[in-house]
Amino acid sequence: MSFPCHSLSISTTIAAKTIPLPASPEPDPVSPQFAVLRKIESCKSIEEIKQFHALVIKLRPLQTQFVYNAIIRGVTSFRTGCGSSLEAILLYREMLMKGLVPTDYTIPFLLKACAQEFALREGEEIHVHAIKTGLLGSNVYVKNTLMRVYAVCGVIGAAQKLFDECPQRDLVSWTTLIQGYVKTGSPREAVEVFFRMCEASFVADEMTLVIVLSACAMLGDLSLGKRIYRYMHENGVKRDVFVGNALVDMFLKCGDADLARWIFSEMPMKNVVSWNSMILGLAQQGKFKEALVVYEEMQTIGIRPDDITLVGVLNSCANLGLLESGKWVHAYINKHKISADGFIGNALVDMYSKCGSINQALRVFQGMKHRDVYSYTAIIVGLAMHGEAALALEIFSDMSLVGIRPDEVTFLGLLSACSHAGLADEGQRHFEDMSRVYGLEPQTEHYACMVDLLGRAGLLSDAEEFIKNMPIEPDAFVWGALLGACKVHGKVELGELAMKKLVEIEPERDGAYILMSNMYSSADRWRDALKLRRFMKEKHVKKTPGCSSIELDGIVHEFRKGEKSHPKIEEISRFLEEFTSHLKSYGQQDIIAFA
DNA sequence: CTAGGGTTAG
Repeated sequence: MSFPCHSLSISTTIAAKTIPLPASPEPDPVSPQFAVLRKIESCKSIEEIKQFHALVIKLRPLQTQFVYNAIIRGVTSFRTGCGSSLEAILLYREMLMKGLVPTDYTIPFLLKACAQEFALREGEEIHVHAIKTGLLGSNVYVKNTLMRVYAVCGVIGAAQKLFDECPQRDLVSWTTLIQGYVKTGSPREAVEVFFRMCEASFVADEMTLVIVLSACAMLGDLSLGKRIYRYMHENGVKRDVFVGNALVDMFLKCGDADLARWIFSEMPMKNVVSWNSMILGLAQQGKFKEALVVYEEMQTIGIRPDDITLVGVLNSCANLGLLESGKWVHAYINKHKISADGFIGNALVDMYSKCGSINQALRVFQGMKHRDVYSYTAIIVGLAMHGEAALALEIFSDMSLVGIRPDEVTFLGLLSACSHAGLADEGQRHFEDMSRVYGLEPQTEHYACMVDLLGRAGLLSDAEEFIKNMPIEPDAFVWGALLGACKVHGKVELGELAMKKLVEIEPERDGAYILMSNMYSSADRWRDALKLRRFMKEKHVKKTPGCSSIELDGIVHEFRKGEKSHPKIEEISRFLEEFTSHLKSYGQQDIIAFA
């Protein structure tokens, strides 16, 4: 969005000198001005407002502060989208040109529009006017709306300063500051401000609590969340639908799905956000099946899902591999003329690629009009999963052509694409570019991916050296990648080192032991393999059975390691054996590429 | 006639 007019031209209007506010007479209830005021207030569209504006320009007696306030209010309340700050400011400028002075009502209207559109520069200019007219010091509405502009624009220091200098703070001032910290990604500070508010003997209302609860959700701090929940009971805060939704969201994000579900079920009023909070929250907790059950319930009751609901449903389908259900959602989207773009488009791309339909994923991606970093990342990760490294790399280079900056996750996809395709040099180059060109700090996942890449290419000593030179502490993923590479290339000694490190980090997991004992077996070191298995038994290392699932004609088939409950398990096992021996005949390298 | 509220992906 761009503003053709950025400046209020302060110097040419009123800012050059401090303006004493003239006492303006209240409009006479029988004057034409009064009648026009009522009419402007009853306008139902921006077009009607504009007609009155035209009238005001023509008729001098209508050019008063009150009339301009009403017009500005109308413009800012009808134009919820873009452009309201510009339009409001143009009206404000016109008002100043006519020699009129803003009132304590004018400034909040203007600032609200600025806050809605994150128009920081315009807000700053109005800030100057608020000082010059003396309104900032005398009116708490002016101060609170100004604080809000700074808060939503991320200038939390300015908001805090205004707050500190404010002699007559009210609950809205506190709430605005708390929200400022939440919006700038500092939930910890937000909660601290809330407790200071309590010390200052203010009692939170529903609006404050919704924000505080969202801070708890961001922190994922369950005991804090429960503490706030108790505070609500102690202070008799009403539980309206907003508070209920915030509670559901908070408890889910803090990992207490049961409490969230209970609150959800007890809510006397629910709206689509309530359902979305449940569905998305459950999905976020990895409870995808539960999320879909809630969605089914929502459908049964007849609540119409919105695009956010569908994102949650698609995400659940993606993670359960439910291609048929995912396709159903896609059909629903088409049927209801929901655009397969933005959030929805990205979720569709992810669903199709996670469900194995990379061609469909590509089709959705190519059909999107607005692609962002999430869209590109989703398709690159998908292509990487499907071994389509060349296309992943091509789409990555498209990204910079259209000016979208990759982020950490994009690189994860890119590096894994290189890794799976055995493109060691190309992967290393991208890894270096990550910090050098894009200023992104590689995380342990990226290092793990590089170890995997080097390991698959057989460059095990390079991988070992790479780990030694890591600027951050290698974690289980890094050692796991090394161990996996050792397994593939039969490097028993290095594998033992990786296993030792893995066991140090997560002694309760069995994966490292299993991999290592398989390695011993492959190297005909049966005694070592046995020793390891015995050790596991002694230490009571819990075994997590591997599980995979696939959907076929709408039925989910689950396979757990060591379990033979599937009706066609023998047929499937026989096929897999044949398939594996077939693969082996292609030679070692091909098997590695497949692994 | 003016200010503060929840859910959004890889």
